[in-house]
Amino acid sequence: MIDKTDPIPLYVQLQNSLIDEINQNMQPNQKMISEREISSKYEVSRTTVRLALYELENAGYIYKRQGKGTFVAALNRSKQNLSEFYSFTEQMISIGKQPRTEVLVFELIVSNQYISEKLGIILGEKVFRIQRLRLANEIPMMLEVSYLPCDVFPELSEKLVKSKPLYEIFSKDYQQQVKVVDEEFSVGSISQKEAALIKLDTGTPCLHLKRQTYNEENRVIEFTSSVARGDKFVYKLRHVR
Amino acid sequence: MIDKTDPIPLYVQLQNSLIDEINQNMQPNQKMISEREISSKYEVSRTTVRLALYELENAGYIYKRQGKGTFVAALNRSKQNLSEFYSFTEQMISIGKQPRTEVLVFELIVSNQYISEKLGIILGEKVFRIQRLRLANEIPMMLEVSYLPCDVFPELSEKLVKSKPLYEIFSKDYQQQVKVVDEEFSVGSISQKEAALIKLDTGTPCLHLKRQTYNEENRVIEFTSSVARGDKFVYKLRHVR
DNA sequence: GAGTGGTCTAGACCACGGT
DNA sequence: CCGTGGTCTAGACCACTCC
Repeated sequence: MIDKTDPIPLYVQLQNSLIDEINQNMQPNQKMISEREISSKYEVSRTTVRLALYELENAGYIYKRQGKGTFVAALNRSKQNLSEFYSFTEQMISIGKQPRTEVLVFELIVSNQYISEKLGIILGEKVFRIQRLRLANEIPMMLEVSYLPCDVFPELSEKLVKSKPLYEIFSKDYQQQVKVVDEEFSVGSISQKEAALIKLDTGTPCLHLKRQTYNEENRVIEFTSSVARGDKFVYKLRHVR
Repeated sequence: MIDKTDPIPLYVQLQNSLIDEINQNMQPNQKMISEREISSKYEVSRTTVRLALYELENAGYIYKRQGKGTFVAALNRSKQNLSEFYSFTEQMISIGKQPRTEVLVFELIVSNQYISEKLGIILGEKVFRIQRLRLANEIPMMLEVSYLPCDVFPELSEKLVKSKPLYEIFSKDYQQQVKVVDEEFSVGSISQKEAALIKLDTGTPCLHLKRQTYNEENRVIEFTSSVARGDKFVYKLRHVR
């Protein structure tokens, strides 16, 4: 059940056990066994139990009531797998559409006033500019232009960008953990240049989205401006406190 | 500095001390004193120090690096006060506009198929229906219709709804803590009925927003559908992991 | 090797909810 | 009153970073 020689921390093993238990044998709002019972059942200290529960509570699996006990939360499990941050790829899959991304432009440019402000860098510093077209079932849905500070992503290549989602590159290739995302939604019309790429008429109402992504040191590691077609695109997101 | 006879938990007192220290004397990315030093300086156990730091880390004040130390995060302090969830009132104030809310309709109705699905209740259960017009500097910006399950909010009155923001009523009058919010953005055009209320022409592009708010037991306690004028409205939000 | 954060223990007392 | 979660202690060993 719990292996004390395993290099995986006990509280993580315990979390996994408890999540399995909840998913397989428990109902929403059902009372769980007490911290002291978990402690003796798994032969770990109550401190370790509490550490495990603390994170399960944050993740929305359980809630606690002082003097009463710990209870299974009732989150819709099918939605629970959706990440808290937005992912075009994940969302399209979740509504049964086949997502595809075309990298239209990958270039190294010198930042202008606007970009340097958005990225919090000095005017003139080099940035990667990546323009991508995102399609669902081969229908163009969204046009994105992303700017990434060059010094945070040395050796970034077009090949890498084409190989996997940006968020995966952040975490796996550059150890950049996303801590904060600021987003801005507005309604706008589409420019002529954009209209051609996304195959719509100029002036069609569309959804504008701007996003700044911060790492743990709170540097902006990405600024993206997107235009999505207003007639077919719904942006869904979930906040968890 | 820390008062062990104070009923406020030590780790909370410690958090407050550390936040003051950070705000007054420290710079972003500056290294803080080690956990063991905090422990001896404030005469509390290292476990207590770690509990205090754990929450400061979640709140975005600090970040840690194993083997290196704990560092002050660099979040833009002016933005840090913005709540993670959206508030029309707060956002309007933050951009220097005077917000006002008019409650147009307050009624108790029987839920239809759509509303009962959105609220996760049985068809026909009673719900409050609240229609509000939101203005900034007396210009109509957004029209909101909210549905609240009657049994979660007994004795809810029009007077109370007019007196303060809904989120405040949830937490202060009904002890409903918001745990999860699902939102959906899309572009749409405005209906004739809505157009009259928000003083726009029928068919003007606008931003549609639907929101479900969940409490700690993961019951839906609010479903709101909003229409915001597309030409003047920007929806900003921040996610914190 | 010294210092840091990460994990873990065994045990204590308190505050709250229900019997 | 008892059982629950909430707070707190003193101390141990590990893993990582840097000199």
